[in-house]
Amino acid sequence: MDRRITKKGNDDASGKERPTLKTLAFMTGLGVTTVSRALKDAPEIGAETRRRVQLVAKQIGYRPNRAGVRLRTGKTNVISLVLNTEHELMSFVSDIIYGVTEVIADTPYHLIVTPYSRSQDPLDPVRYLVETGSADGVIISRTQPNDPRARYMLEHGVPFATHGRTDMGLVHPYHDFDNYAFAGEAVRALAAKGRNRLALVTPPVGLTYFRYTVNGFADALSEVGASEVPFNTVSIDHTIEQIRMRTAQLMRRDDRPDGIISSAAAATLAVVAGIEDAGLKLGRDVDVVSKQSSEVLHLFRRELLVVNEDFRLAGSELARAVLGWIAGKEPGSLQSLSKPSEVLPYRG
Amino acid sequence: MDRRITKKGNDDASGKERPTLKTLAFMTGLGVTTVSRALKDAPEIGAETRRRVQLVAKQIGYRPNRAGVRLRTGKTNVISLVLNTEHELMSFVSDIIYGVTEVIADTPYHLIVTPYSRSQDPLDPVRYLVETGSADGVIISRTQPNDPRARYMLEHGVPFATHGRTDMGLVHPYHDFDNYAFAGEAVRALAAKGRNRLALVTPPVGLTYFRYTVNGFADALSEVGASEVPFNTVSIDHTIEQIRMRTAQLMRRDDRPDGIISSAAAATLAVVAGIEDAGLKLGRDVDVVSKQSSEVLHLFRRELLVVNEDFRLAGSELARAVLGWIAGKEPGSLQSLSKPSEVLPYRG
DNA sequence: CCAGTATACTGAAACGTTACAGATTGCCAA
DNA sequence: TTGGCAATCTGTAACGTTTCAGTATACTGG
Repeated sequence: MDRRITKKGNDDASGKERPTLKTLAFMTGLGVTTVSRALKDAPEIGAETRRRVQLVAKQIGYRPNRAGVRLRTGKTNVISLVLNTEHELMSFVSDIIYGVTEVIADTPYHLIVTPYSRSQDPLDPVRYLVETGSADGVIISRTQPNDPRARYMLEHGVPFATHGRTDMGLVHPYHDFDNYAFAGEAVRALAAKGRNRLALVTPPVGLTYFRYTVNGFADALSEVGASEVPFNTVSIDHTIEQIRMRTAQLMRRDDRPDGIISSAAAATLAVVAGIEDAGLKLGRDVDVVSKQSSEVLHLFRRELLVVNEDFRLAGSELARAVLGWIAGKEPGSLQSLSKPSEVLPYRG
Repeated sequence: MDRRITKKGNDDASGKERPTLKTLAFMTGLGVTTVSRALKDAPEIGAETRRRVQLVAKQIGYRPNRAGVRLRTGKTNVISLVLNTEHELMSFVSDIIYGVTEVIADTPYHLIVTPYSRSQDPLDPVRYLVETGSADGVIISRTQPNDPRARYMLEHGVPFATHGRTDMGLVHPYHDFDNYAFAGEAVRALAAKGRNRLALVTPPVGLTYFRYTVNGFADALSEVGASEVPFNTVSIDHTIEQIRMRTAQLMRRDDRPDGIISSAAAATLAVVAGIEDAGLKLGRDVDVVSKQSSEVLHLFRRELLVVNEDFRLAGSELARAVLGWIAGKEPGSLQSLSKPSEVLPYRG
């Protein structure tokens, strides 16, 4: 039994099977090969024939069968976005998907989402994609300095782009937000408000941008002559409750910070709750600078200072990078770094 | 250009080529047909042969080539999630994707995300999917009472599930949140706090759950003897700024509401900002009940009353529904409605 | 011992596409 | 005239899978 979804109620006049090259060949009186080549502007096809074929193809709405192409050429016309189901930020998932689809929209590419969970080796989904040849290009996030996934794909010649940089001496496309600059700007903004005992809610330990953030923080601290109040018990990967509780603990200590920098909006909500749990007031007892990817934090507490990170842009850049690599561009030329916005106070 | 690693027949088992049925046939000394049938437990294959083939297949990690299957059978092993790039909630996108992938994880299905934008007819992406046979099943959101997409897929015999119900007298799988109950509970909770002039921030006009919400609101109003303060100038589709501004306008009027019900967390942030812009205080001058899909609102303002809607569950249910339909179950048996949680106050 | 039949397996064809190796034509130089 | 060559076009095979229509063997009942 053939399970294909063809129209059952074929009342729509003119028997409308999906047109194939054969259909086109029959209609134009040409051979299948000629039609195939005409559609892709091959030089050995006469100019008039080419135009004629393309016209007819457009008229009847010919669309190449993906399975046929894929079987024959190995080209899948698929980009896969690999996501961690526990730890990715909601805003990240949503925005990056839209960023990618925006770029992909007028190409033949489809976006497939390949998830993996905490329990799994992050290399698993990548290995699956490569082994089964399921995608022409891959986008990964939560990039590590020494990232086995990047190494693996490089070894197997699969085009990919990483959200975040690596540090393995290997060159590949990436898009990254300049978290070194972010942390630095944040420190300077707090220093400008007279804050000089600063704590940092870090990105997940182990990811590359953890390092950039920490380094930017440290360098700017000594630049402005402020000191760090260590806060290593949490990162933005922790739950809201954990961050809240530990922030409260921190803020009840005598040597509490008077400035906090947070690497993600969700964590910031918890941080502020923790500050208030400890009976302190934002803007008076402590200032907080936070990254955010959508304009929510100023609605939350207008005393917050924010820096915007555009995940939609990240998605677009990553998509462009993978497509570029697939198209044969130099991987080294497909790297981009986006600068943080100013540190923004509330503007009524 | 042939992108494959080699093009020689792979009957020499030494190579690192991806194993195919031919490889398996060579290794077992059987015919390709027999191997194919053995792998799918066809009855006309001897028990021992079957076991042997399956063992070898497992050993060498055979995985059917998706393009081959798809070309031959038309089965894509793809579920497509159709999303609006402007109006979907961030939490919705993220959670529903994870819900779907959770269910799909141990099936051969892949999830592809098919976007469409404001400017496009929502039917476009669906038509594309159906015409090109790109998916075995489709999930759509932002469902309307009379939904052309549902009608179209029904006509074309394509399995799908909708997030939200329709009202066309046609039966199809869906998952919905009981917004009638939500609005009712919200009204009763506000009434219990002595609020009796209530406003509603509605879902987008035109979507089915707009009606359920409005009806639940209206019925409960007359049940508790409260009155409605019309607030038709915004819906949760409006921007944060618009909602904030119009809420402020509303709250500056003499006949302002003393209770507001909001259909989405993001809108609620704006509503609260608007309330405060008007110089009023949450919990004293006005109470707000809001739906949310993650625990953020109580961090935002502890005076808020919340009702939780689980989008991850929605994703799972929708995926289960489509897969069920594909597997031949009755569409009518694949409908589910999830009841709202209690109206929850802040619990320290 | 034979036809009949159940059991276990098999080759060939087809899905739609592209690459390869021709095939046909017309034209020009020798 | 002949051979060569450029310009166009074409048939066949192959990608990996499933289905159709078998084949070969062994076993059954009469």
